[in-house]
Amino acid sequence: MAATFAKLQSNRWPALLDAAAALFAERGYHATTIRDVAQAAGVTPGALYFHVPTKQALLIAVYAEGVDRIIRHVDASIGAEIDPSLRFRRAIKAHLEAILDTSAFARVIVRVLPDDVPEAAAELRAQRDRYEMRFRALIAALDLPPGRSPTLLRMLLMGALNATPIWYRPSSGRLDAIVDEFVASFGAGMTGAGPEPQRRSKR
Amino acid sequence: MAATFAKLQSNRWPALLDAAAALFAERGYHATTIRDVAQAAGVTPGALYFHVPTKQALLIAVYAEGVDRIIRHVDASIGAEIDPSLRFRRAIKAHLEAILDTSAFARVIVRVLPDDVPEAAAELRAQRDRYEMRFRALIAALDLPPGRSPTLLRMLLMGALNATPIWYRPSSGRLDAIVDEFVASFGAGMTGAGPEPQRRSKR
DNA sequence: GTCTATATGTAGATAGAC
DNA sequence: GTCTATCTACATATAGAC
Repeated sequence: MAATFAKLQSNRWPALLDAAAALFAERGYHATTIRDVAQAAGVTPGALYFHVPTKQALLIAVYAEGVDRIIRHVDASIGAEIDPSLRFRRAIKAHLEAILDTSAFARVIVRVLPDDVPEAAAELRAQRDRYEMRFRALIAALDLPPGRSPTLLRMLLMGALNATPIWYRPSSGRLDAIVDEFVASFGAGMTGAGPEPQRRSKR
Repeated sequence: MAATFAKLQSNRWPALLDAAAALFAERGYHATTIRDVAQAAGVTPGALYFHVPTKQALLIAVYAEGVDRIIRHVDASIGAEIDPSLRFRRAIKAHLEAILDTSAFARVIVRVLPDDVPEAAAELRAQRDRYEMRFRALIAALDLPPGRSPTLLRMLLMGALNATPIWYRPSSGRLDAIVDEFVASFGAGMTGAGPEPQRRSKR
């Protein structure tokens, strides 16, 4: 109410979150120390503890932000598309973009497994599920060949997707070639090969 | 030369290796301490350092043993089969058996990623490659549909396979159902569904 | 809101007795 | 070949000044 409330005090929380995401994604949880995070964010370890009570809470915060971001990116990429096969393809591409190209937040979700931090495992699993349920819906809308299990297909798909940061290099070729391979494996003979066929009639 | 060389002194090395494999597979590398390993093996931390100079060397030893074991299991499961599709299917099943059912050694290979231990990464990667090259050969022998990349297919397959310990529970149903799903995704419409058709004629 | 300084625990690794 | 005892470093987290 009194004098100025322009220019709130510099809030380091976003910088801390960014630094933690980058380090957790790069080295994993246990190999990253609180000191590393504080230094990368340009604060001291003591200052960090003003914003977050424990290292685990910091991981959970990064996880939650990562899930928020990848959900936003995937939803935006699907857009208003209504063809289930194309929705599926776009979601795969958006997922790969998020964990390969963009911010480190999404990579933390696939790099740090809930089992790596038993005390936070339940919370981390809940965050993951919040996202993966989107793929449950996308797959349910597909016209799968007889004998295929939607649940198993989703498990295999997520496993293959989330392993890409291990082997992918920007020099591995166009991302669309990789998306093609995913669609060939998991799309069930639908859109064939090639990216986004220029749409002609709706069926 | 002198007196007795019957009954060498009790050698704790195998016990140490077993304990390390179980703990690395269960908790990962960083969350496992030297003290944990020593205690599980029934020795003191000091004794452990008689057998292995560093924690990293212990991991490398477990890794090498794990690769030896999974290679032996997969090769034995393929046996003398000559049909490429069936060789592929048997290798997938053997791989899953090794990381889901059997000893912890194989699970360490898929749980502890080379990047988790930068100082040992090169060595760990070499061990992994020693095994994965088998799948390169198996896939090369398959009759893939046009447009599929053998290399990308292998990357996706290994990712999906190695993620199974995250979600698989013995209650998830018969292993063959999971193998079927893998073959449906990566086998390229070859053996269809169902386990090991009782062989009739060779084509 | 951020600092310096530090408490407290536990990690990896070593020394030397037996 | 295995033990006990311990060194040294560094981890997470806290206390209290500014």
